[in-house]
Formats: sequence, C-alpha cells, structure tokens
Amino acid sequence: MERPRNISRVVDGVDRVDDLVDRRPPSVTLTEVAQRAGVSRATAARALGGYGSASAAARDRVLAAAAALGYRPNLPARNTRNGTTTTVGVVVADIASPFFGQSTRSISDAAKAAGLEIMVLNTDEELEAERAAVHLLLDQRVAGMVVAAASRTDGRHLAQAQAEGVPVVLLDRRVIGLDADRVYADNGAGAALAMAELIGQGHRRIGYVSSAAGPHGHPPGAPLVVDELVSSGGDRIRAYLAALAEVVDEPTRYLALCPFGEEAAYAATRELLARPDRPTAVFASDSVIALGVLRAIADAGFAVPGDVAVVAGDEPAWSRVTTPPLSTVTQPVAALGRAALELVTRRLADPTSPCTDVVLPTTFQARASTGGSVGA
Amino acid sequence: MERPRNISRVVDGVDRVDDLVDRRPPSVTLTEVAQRAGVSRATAARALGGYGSASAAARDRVLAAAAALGYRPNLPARNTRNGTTTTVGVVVADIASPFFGQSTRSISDAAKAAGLEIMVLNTDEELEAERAAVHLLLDQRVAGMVVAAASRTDGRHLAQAQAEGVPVVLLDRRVIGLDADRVYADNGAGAALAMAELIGQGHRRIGYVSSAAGPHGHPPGAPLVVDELVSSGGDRIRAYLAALAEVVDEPTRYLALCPFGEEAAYAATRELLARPDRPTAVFASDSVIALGVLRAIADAGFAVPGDVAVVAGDEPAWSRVTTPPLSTVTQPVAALGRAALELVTRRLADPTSPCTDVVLPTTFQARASTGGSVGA
DNA sequence: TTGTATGCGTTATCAT
DNA sequence: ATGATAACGCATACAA
Repeated sequence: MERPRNISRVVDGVDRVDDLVDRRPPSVTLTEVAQRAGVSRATAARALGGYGSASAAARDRVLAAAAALGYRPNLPARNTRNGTTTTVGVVVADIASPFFGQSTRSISDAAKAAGLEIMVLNTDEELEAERAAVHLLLDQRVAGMVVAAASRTDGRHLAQAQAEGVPVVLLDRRVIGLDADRVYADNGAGAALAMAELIGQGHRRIGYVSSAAGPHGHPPGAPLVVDELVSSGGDRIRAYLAALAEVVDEPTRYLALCPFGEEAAYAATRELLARPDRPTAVFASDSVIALGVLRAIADAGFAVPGDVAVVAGDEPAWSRVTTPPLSTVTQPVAALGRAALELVTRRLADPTSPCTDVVLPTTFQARASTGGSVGA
Repeated sequence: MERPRNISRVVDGVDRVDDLVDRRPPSVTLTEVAQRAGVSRATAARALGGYGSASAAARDRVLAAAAALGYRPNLPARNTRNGTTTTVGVVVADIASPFFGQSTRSISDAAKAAGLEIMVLNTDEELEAERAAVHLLLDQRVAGMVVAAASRTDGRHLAQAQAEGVPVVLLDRRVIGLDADRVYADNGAGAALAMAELIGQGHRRIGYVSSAAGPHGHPPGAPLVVDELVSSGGDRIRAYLAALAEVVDEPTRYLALCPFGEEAAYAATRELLARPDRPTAVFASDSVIALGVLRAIADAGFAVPGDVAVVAGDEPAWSRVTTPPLSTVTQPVAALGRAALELVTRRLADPTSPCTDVVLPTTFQARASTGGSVGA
C-alpha cells in the first residue's frame, strides 16, 4: 500500500521552523564582502584566495567580513573564469554493481582527499550512452575522467576528450588505439590460477559464464574475437581458453557469453547444465554472474562442489556466507580506484609525460566451492 | 607484484594515433558559431536554445555552423548566467553499500530521464562530512539534493539549503524539525511482519543487530533514545521492541547497536551468541550487517535455522544463494530512488506546495533461514 | 525577426 | 599593497 500523503505543519511531532522559509538565497557575493571590508574586489579576492599580496590588516577585515556575511564562492562563476572545474567524471556500466560501486567509492575518497568531486554516469555497457556521458562531462568542463569503457575498439570519444586537454584514465579495461593512462587488475593471471586449481583437481569439462560480450551477449554462431571483448573479461577468457587448450581438444565448448545481469547468467548456466556431458566446474566471470550461476546449479538440483565446482572471477562480499564458501579471484578494488584518481591528478600536473599502466595483482582464494577432486 | 610500467608508443599492439595530441581545446564558443553563421550572438543563442524567435533560415545556418564547428555549450558559463545547474546532489553514507548503491543508481536513471545529472558525496554517516557535502553542493549551485541524513536531530545545514531555495528531499530517513519532502519505506511494518513470524514460531530470545546508532555505535550503558536514531533503523527497532514487549519482560536484552560495517556486526553477534542464554533468532538490520551475522553464527558453530534463525532487514542480492536461503524484508529500492528524484523536480516546479511524504510498502519474504519452529 | 548592450561572479592583469 | 578594469561564455531585456 503506497500512501503518499501531504503533511504541512507537523513533522516528526515537532513544529516546523517557520522562519527559515522564504529567506531568499543570500548568495553573498565577493563584491558584498569587499564592500563590507572596505576594500576593492581585487583585494578581497586575493585575501580569500590566498594569492597575490594583501596586508595583514586588509586580509583580516576581508576574512571577518566573509565570515560575518557567510560568504561562499560561486563555483560555476569561478569555473567559467578558470575554464575548468574541480570535478572528475566517473563513467561506469552500473554504479549499483559491486565492482563499480566499490571502485567509485574509492575514486570518490581519493578525489575528496585531493579537493575534487566526482560526477557519476552509468552506461549499462552501451557505447552510445558512454558517448553521451563523455560529451556531457566535456560540456561540464570536468578536470578529468575515469572511464570503464564499454567498447574495446571504439575510443574516439575518449580521444576527443584527450584532444580537448581532459585527462582520461581507463579503469579495468583497455581500449585499442587509445594512448591513455590505465589501471586494471591482472585478471588473466588470476583466472590462470583458478584454472590451474580446477584442472589440477581433474576437471576437464569446465564451463565459463561471462557477460564480457556486452549488454547483448554474444550471438551463438558469430565468430568470437576475444580481442574485441572488454579487456578485463577478454583477459580472463584468454587465460581460461589457454589453460583448457592444454588438456582438451575443444576449449570453447563450454564458453557461454551471455548478456549481462544475473538472470542471463542463470539461463546460460541452466543451458550448460542441461547438456548430456555437462560441465563439472563453472567459472563465473564476476559477482553478479556468480549469483546466477549458483542459483542455476541449485535449481538444477546439483551440489557444489560435489556435482559442480564453482569459481568467481572477482570477490563478492558474500563469498564466505554461501554453503560451501565460494572460491574467488580477488582484485584490489579500492586500490584500483585510488590509482585511477592518482593517475588523473598526475596527468593534470604533467600533461605530456608518457602514459602509465598500473596493473595490480590478483590472487586466487581457494574455498570449499572448489573443494575436492572430480568424482564422476 | 605491482608492476607500474611506462608504455609510450604502442598500446594493445596498435600504434598511437599521434595527431590527436596537442590539438588544443577547440572549445568552440557561441561567438564563433554566430560569426560563421553570419548572425549575432543573440540570434545564435536563440536558435540553439530554441527560445525566443529566429527565422527558419537563420536557425538553419546557425545549426549548420554549430554542427560544422562541433559547438558544445560551456555549461559552467551557462550556469553562471542562470544561477543554477542541472545537477542534483546525492548525499549518502556509502555509495558502495547495496542499498545506497541501488538507490543512487535509480536516482541517476530518473535524473537522466529528466535531463539532470547527479553528483554523489559519501558521508560515512558522519554529520560533519554531511555538512561539508551540503555546503559544497550549495556552492556548486545544484538544482536540488537527495539526502540520506546521518543525523535525525540536526538538520540545520539542510534547512539552510532550503532557505537558499534548493529543494532537499530526504531519502530513507526523516529529520526532526525539518519540513522537507521525504521518501522512505515502511520499515516498521516490515520488521513487524518478520517479528510476527519469529514469535509465531516460538522464538522469544530474539537478537537484533543494527548499525542504526551511527558510525560509532551505541555506547553500552548510555541511555538509548530510539527517537534519536536514524529513522529507518529506529522504525525497525521500535517495531522489534514492540513485538518483543508483548512476549518477554526485557525486550532490550538482545538489542545490539554496533558501529556500522560487517566486522562490527560480526563482533556484536559473537557476543550475543556467547551468552549462556543465547538468542535463538537474530534480526540483522540490513544486508551488510547480515553478512557479519551469518559469518558469526557459522564461526560459532551454530546452524541456521536449527540453532539460530535469521532475518535480514532488507534484501541482499545474495539472499537466495546462502544455505539456507535468507528470509528478508524487501523494500522497493528502485522506486524509492525514482520517487526521490521526482520529488526534487516537483518541488523545483512548485517551490511552495506543502511537503509530501512518500512511504513505500515493505514485504516480508519468508525463506528457509526462518524455516522451522524453535527447538531448544 | 534581429542586433546591441549589459550582467552573472569570479579571476587576473596592470598600473598606481 | 591596492584598485580599476577587462575578460570568461552565455543569456536576455530592450531597442530597432
């Protein structure tokens, strides 16, 4: 029962503080501060901005006037004048997803420490939305942007941002042909470790469920070009296929590239499990995919790890509360975000130095979901 | 092994697009568009802005010129002139937490549909950080803000925003004495349903683990004033205590208000479970708390629901992949975010109408973690 | 319909 | 050390 209601005077049992209403935007300007302090705007600006020179007496009067009036600078005006802002754009697929949520949080923390704010834009992995987001950020005159690019092959909008002097830092994903600072985890190495574990336990029919092919998945039958997938996913898949190629003839047999989201992963996993020669292990590319994979296995009536072993390609917060606990590949998400923002500020400070790759290590965290050797 | 390395010329096996560099910010201005179109700035502005009047011929020439030059408006300049922006501030405890992550995402979606962007600021439940965030947003001249207030009792900074003509919408939490539009879920009703279920199954020693007392928890021994807790948590606790008061003498006996975060919840739960008369059920206030609760129960060697039944006060994405699946109180998170943004735009359109409360329904989702009746 | 002229609040140059 | 003055790019009242 939704019950919108109007409450006018009484809130939480307490009378409204009426005298706050209708007090029009004070919006004290620099001019008013200067007048009250009895100096020119230029002097007031210098005193407040702490640049140029101003006598101690003048500075004191200005600061006192500013405090008395409750002066707060008008940032859009300042930004107009300066030609740039203190805002950093963050462009990701979905701020509500665990990986991007955490990275964005840590970007935000690092930004705050550097005196910057962030503007977050979601793309849902749609290139068109990403283009719009980047252009919006350029119009906003952001100081820089951190982008988890939806397309590995089309970075023209990002190159344009760079051309306009706006630093672009690629997070989690590389873009072909774009010379930008990048920060990502060594997902290939992590996946290789996980595969080594599974193969060492005797698994050969190992499934892989991933949304690396973008929002719409990978059309069955279409040629698969791993190099065109989002690089983080592509790196994992490449490692998966390489490991599998060592021990089986047809490594792509159980590779399922689905649209992104838990439900798509669920469906893809059900399909894998319905095959007569079903996989004995499944690699889930990330936390969200893992949810679908686990539910599909349970609904199909299989046990983990007895019937199907499971590994997740990154670390869900809930990895230790499933039964059995989930084996994962962990990546240092907070460090990725911090590094991304650091690269932005570095490039701001030195726009011409060669681009940097920051590649952070991943580790394989063995838990009970890859618990034993293969039975059947 | 972190291995930062510098790559200069070759990226992903493809040569750098060199001619993109050093192409200085084109930053085409309205003036240039007007010149190229052979009209005045005013005419160009009208044609581009689609207001006032302009002949079809002039408009065409202006639009053509704008397209040819790649004109993009300078938003800070526009905002300076207009005195406001198209940005909505979102102030929450932690964008990386599931509830705020999802709400923020849905606020963002609704904002985009309304032609607005969001600027996200985290407070970690610290009032001081919230004040700074609100002031920053005011300086940025945001069009409005959505705030999940850290303090139920101190909303002066929010009142100031209102006084400056900036709409403030309270999300998830009410603030005493602040007459603002609000949107929140009926958490009390949800908690009551969950408690009814537990009590109906015979549970009497029901624990409650919550971070509603803010970032530092509730000092043991200090008087507990439920009315001063964050309202969403307070509503749940009130319902919990009311239900318990019907059947036991000392309803506050198992109420554990811990600092926020999984680890604090873990510790609090371990303490509850170590008591000689340990609880037979535990209510976890939210998803993050639930993680700590479940791990604590497992580590203490108890089974769910056999030894301890568990309910979570909101719906974690992973509620169906635990063993057993977790009983939850669900709230319509996406709808909350949408409603919040809608209230912002409504108040923008009509600054004087009485404030609105949007209270959305919660439901109790029974799963196996509250599976049976009480044994011991 | 169109152009002129002015202002938004800030920063910064350049005389004094 | 200080103040007058000019920008920044855009929007708009008003005159033509």
